[in-house]
Amino acid sequence: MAMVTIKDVARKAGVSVGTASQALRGSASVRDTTRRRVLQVAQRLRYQPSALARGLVTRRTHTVGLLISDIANPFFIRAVRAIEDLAQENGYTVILCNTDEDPAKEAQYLRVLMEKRVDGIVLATTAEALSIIRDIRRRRVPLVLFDRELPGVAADTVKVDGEMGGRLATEYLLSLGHRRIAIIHGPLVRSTGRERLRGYLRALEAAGMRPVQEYIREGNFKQDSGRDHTRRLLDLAAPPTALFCTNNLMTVGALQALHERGVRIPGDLSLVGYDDMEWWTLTHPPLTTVGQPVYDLGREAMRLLLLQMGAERRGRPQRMVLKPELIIRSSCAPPTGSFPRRAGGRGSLSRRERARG
Amino acid sequence: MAMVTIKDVARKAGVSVGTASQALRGSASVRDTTRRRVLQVAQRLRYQPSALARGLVTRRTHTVGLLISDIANPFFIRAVRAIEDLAQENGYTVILCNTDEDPAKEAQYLRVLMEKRVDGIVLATTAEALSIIRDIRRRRVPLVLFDRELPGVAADTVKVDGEMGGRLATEYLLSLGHRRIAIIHGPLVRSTGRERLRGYLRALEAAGMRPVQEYIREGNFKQDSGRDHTRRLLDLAAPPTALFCTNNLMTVGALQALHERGVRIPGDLSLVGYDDMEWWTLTHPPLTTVGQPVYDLGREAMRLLLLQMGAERRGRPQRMVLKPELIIRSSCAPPTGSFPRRAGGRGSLSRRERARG
DNA sequence: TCGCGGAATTGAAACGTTTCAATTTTTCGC
DNA sequence: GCGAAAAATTGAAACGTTTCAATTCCGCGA
Repeated sequence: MAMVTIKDVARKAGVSVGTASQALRGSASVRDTTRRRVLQVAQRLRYQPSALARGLVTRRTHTVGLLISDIANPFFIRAVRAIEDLAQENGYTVILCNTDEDPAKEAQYLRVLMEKRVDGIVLATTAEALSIIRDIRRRRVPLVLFDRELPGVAADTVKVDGEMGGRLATEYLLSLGHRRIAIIHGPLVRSTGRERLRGYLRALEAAGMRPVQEYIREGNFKQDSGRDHTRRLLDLAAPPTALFCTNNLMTVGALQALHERGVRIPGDLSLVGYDDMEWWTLTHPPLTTVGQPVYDLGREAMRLLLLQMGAERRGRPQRMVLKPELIIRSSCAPPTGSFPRRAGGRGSLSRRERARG
Repeated sequence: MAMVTIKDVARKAGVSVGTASQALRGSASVRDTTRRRVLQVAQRLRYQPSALARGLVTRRTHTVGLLISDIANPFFIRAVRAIEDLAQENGYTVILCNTDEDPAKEAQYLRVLMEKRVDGIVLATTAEALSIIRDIRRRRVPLVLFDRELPGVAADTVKVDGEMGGRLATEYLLSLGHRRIAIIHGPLVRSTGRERLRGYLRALEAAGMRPVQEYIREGNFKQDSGRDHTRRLLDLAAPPTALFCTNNLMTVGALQALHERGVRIPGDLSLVGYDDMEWWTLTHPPLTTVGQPVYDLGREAMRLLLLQMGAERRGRPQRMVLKPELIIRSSCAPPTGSFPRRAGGRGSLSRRERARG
């Protein structure tokens, strides 16, 4: 109940508080017999040092803050896992914060983390809580921007090349012969939203095609928007023959809408998703996606943070851009030209079905 | 850089430290004009109170620890999300710890959390770190056992009825006419592993059947074991006509093995999984599973913890058991009696395929 | 036995708050 | 304008560590 303090340990061991402290933390300037005595007493009393008191004087808490938009998004999970792994290996503990893409929550959490005097922060920012972030920089609290860039703020950044991801997917669809390619992209305020769209546009341009306004839809990176936009795309007079969804949740939404309308993949429509998840080999059909090295993303972010936290003086901010890759499974095929009238027939079967037929 | 402290604020506001403190925390016994002055100075100096110093004197950190085996397991995620949500609503912050089912890691983390003086702990225990858990109880640190029971430790517990889950799945398969029903269950050291198996056995018993040893396999709740055991089950001279996998990861593994062997679901073999995930409507075929109220599970755990943290004296430990439900999709059908020789034909098509035919 | 030098130990300041008894200031009724 | 009561403010202790200058201890050579 009443916590046992180092004072109790010192008294019972017949030694001053100073010595007890040294003994407990293994300083060389304490006699061996003394150290043993102290350690033994500490153990007997089940002494648990107070990290609060220690942090107060050492100015280190061995705690880092991690702010992401939503831990329930499978994309972030592996990154969180990587960050936690690396933190643990280095004696750090992680405070987890879901911002839900809400700038107010983000600012609020950042404030709390500052008050708790965390040693560093990994942040997937909404890009709309600038003032407090500037404050963090001013106070020289180690900070790594994760997954998303923040123009105007000089800080270590780890991200995946979104433009390349957009290009990869679009070029692939073009190479299959598609000309009516729709995209559901993310919010333009996020660098991820902007970049993937840019990649799509660049690829079209390189192919000498001009973008069609009604094939370009801004989603919000959540499942519903994937479903809604897909429905609307299908309702078009000239629906697309291929669809590119730029994050995992919107891809799930799109799949739902396609299933619900009985659209055959890739027979009627080719689909490229984003973010690889192992269960996407189990969907019907197995999905072709742009895969991001998520675990590495988290790992690198934490590595950079550890570097910052360890360094006396800070160097110039690093910027690290990882490469996505196209993972080809069976959700894409050349356009048949017969959609939206149902053509049926062999051409509309996925690889798996064909193997069985 | 040099942190601005309450002393600085007090000085600049021309007031004592005591008054500054009261003003900042909105005590009623400080004059309005004074309060405003202090607040204004604090804002101008960007004063950030130290949660460390405060925690030291108030003996409250507004931080809770959350220990689970693996955040990358989709089962836990929604629960984590619920816990974080509720924590945030109540002004608490969450420290996340992955134990990887490793008792040593669990003990280590619990020790760190105690040192950080967290106000409470939510724990999905490996059930093998007893001594430190006893210690936590002795120190009266609020604790809620989550998902798994711990015999011999009196603490609030929130879990799902595993036996009922086991029964539900097995009875359903029996009702379809299956007699050769295999189960891949979890480690018997975990209450979850034990209970689901018990449900399976009870259901068989109630149907007047005796368990067949080679249909009962102990997995480790990870994907690989699901795959390996499924392969071995398929290699049996008399393979089962139905398979019950008792967690999500092992179910994914089983699906992989079944796909790889070209086994048709539910034509050749009926499959019941565990834990509902929305993307299981997108698998081929959509999966019948035992769904657990995961979000509620987390929510209730955190609710109980908040109660404990708020209460002056503790009552007797609560035990809360939530109910699972069987979610019927299209991965089960009556046995055809023709497996392992491939029969093919209409009977082997899933609902979706049939709708298209 | 003395004195010396290094090793070990001590004691107190510092970290940044809150809390509360004691003190000072203000208000109010007369 | 006085005195008492109420309101506001002050100042210091307390929280539990680490750190470091100052002090004490110890063994050893002379």
